[in-house]
Amino acid sequence: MQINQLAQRTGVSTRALRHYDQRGLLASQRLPNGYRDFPEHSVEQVRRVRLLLDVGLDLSAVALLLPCFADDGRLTGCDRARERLVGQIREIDRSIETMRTTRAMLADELARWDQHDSRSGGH
Amino acid sequence: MQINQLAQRTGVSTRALRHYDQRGLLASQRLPNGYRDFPEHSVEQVRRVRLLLDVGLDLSAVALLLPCFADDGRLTGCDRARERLVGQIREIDRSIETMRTTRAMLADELARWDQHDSRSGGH
DNA sequence: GAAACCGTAACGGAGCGTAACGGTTA
DNA sequence: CTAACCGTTACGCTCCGTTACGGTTT
Repeated sequence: MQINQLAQRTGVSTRALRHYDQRGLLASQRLPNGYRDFPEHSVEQVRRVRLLLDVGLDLSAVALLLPCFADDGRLTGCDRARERLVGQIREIDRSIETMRTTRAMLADELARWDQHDSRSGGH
Repeated sequence: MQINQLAQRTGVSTRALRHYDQRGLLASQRLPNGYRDFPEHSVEQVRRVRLLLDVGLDLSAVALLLPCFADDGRLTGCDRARERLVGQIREIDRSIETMRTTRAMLADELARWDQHDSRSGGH
């Protein structure tokens, strides 16, 4: 399929897709006219790329991990890749905690603001 | 105090402090030799800047909000600023939800990976 | 020929990290 | 003289958004 369709089916911009493709994350081929031609499983692939990016990895890390999800047999270095993912999960948990704390502090800040506001008569 | 001390007391890099200062968020003065001279309350100020940045605002937004925390009287536009902060809190809540979901999906991905691994004998 | 798609090249941007180069002060 | 600070450019980095320019397909 062409890039536009892949974009629609994944919800990812064509710009991003070209970016991923350029970094070698999408294994696309070219039609005689130079247009990119993506195989069906690119949809799944893109989903995975987004997922990995969303958990905080960067493209180079994603590139290292992707092959490990291949349907055909294992590849070297995937156990370390797994460790990496597990580590990322912990990272996320920490992030969530941090966000909670931050959120709480902001709420406090707002409360104090309101107090000051009422003491000084508000506006 | 000088920039290095402020950095130590806030845990923020001097580079970042200079950045904030340049954007007009820190109200520093200059010593005759050109060195930046920060007042005591800069410590608190920096804390607040970091807090606001951490909740997802960018520096320009922080710049608009900071004056509203001033100890001396109210300023114009602060009610809208407040709305903004409240909105940010909701944003954070959504972010946390998203992270949770993402985390869950990643965990699933890992589980499937493991299944595949054991079915194919692992390595 | 217009509309809709595709391609590459390249600048922009947010928030600093990281030199690189030089004056100041203890 | 040196070590420790401080200052000002200014480029690097990440992940694309956004032109800008041009060919292709319908």
